[in-house]
Amino acid sequence: MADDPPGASEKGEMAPGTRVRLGRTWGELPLEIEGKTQELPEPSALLTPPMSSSGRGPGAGARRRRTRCRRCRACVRTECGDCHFCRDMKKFGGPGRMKQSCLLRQCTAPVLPHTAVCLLCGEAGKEDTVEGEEEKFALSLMECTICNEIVHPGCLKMGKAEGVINTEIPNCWECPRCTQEGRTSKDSGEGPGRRRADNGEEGPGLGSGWKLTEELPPPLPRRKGPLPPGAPSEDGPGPHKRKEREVGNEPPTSRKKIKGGREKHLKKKPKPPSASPEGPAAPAPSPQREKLERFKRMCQLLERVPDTSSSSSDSDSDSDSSATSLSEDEAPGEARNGRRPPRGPDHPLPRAAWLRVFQHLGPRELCICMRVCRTWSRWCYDKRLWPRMDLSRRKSLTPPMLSGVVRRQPRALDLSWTGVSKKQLMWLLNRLQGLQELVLSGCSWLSVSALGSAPLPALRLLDLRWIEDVKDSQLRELLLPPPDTKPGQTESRGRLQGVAELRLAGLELTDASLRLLLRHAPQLSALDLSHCAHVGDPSVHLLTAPTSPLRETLVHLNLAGCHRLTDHCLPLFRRCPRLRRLDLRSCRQLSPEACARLAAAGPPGPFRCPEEKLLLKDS
DNA sequence: CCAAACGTTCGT
DNA sequence: ACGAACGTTTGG
Repeated sequence: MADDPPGASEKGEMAPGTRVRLGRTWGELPLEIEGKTQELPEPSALLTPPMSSSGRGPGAGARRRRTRCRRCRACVRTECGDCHFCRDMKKFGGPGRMKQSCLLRQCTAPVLPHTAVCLLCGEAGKEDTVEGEEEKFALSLMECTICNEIVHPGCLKMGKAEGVINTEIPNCWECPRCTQEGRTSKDSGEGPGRRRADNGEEGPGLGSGWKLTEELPPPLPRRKGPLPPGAPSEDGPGPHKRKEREVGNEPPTSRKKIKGGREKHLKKKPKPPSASPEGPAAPAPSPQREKLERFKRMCQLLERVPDTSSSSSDSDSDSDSSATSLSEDEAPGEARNGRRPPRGPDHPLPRAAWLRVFQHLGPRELCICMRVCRTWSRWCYDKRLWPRMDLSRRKSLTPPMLSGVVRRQPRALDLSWTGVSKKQLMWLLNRLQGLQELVLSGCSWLSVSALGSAPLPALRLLDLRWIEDVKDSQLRELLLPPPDTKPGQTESRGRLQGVAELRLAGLELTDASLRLLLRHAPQLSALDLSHCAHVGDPSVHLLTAPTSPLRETLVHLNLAGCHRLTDHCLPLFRRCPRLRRLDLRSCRQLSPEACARLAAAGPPGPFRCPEEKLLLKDS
């Protein structure tokens, strides 16, 4: 029974009685430690935090939780009511199991709880009792991201040693001791911080001095925090540790205990040594937390985009917000994290007005706009803003990208030279019924074959250039009507029946394919057969024959690089009354003279402006 | 005392 | 590796 009933029932009140109850005042720890069991806990043990549940305790200082600064913009705002965590909240109709803060309300400068006190003197922060930055710093409480100890820098006796201040989080640093010992958030664990190392070797040359900014929450800290750099001081003297849990007759809270995963916690911090002796040291957050943090941070960054000038002035890493382009992995905007427009549903300008503005923007800019607020995000999905989308050359297409495309319903989609899979293409085409132009050049036939069973009602242009292994039989697959068509209507209509432009350059097609084209793609006005090695004079005969529907419809014909063409085929092009552009470049067997004659054909012939329309020579 | 939410563990 | 779940902590 323990595990299911979501939260509701038991509160956290099992704690009393049993285990350590250092609860809130870290200062008095020693005294409160569950007396009965412990006599005189070794110093380091005293520091062990109360939280039994999570085995937090690195020997020396267990990590303390931080609390909201209550002042940053995130803290001040209201819950979005729409994010993952908000939706879980009871107030928003959720089950209330996750108990997490609204993603948009993630404090950017989490502070130490008011109950925090100096490990050495037992007093709270007293920076406000003095003037001067150095004095304030000396009397402020600083929490080490490595050993987790909280002390007044002034209480430390370490000579000139300096700690490395983390400027991103209030009251956070890598204390002098850890710094001198060369510990990193990673290796910290061992040895309870107790051992005061007398420094021995190389002192890291910490380049950064500290700069105190106590009174104001740092501009834009991210929370990363003092976290858990692990410091499992399990070893030696650490008396109990994980044990604590078991010792006190732990109310078998929930399932977890049973499993007895006791050693697990010990190894939780796989963090690369960020021991760089300078810079705002990077605290080592627990891996999982780190993920969440990163995500939350991203949310905040995005949220800040709109008013960069006003608030947080820092030079933070906002830059990434602009690095995205349309095809960015993730469809920007609400899809991921619901964000409510800062100004609510009523924007100063109506949607229509904004759309006119948005229409002047390119994909990249639009993506940035979409991150401004939820409303803009929604508006920017308007398909009028995305007449064409270009995902070409993307090695891999991710689900977010695909759904991003579908949401925008482009008329033209370029997937050339991408690794799009058949499944993905199917998925897309089934959802892009309004698609008019599809570019798949350079993709694999394996994927492109999806066209064989996709509905392409509005398709007007299809680009299949340079797809390997496409021969007559493959093209046939695309051109012929689906075998299982209903007896009734459209029986004979192929999928490309209405296509006006077909690009088949570089394919190994023979006249057999051309015959299929005449029959199943009779409305072509533009046909690209360039570099199709098998296309020769007979092919031109087919295309221009009296029975060919294309003879009347072709306006653009590209036969560049079709080496088999000879001068004999040239006169045939005059049969096409609408032909306005013919590309015969790189057709080695064609003689300049014959081409010139065709070009000079004059008014009766197809080419009114030979110089521009008839491309004969490479140049 | 309680709502909020932090940080860890569990299940997938 | 993630996301869900949850005991515990916090401030009011």
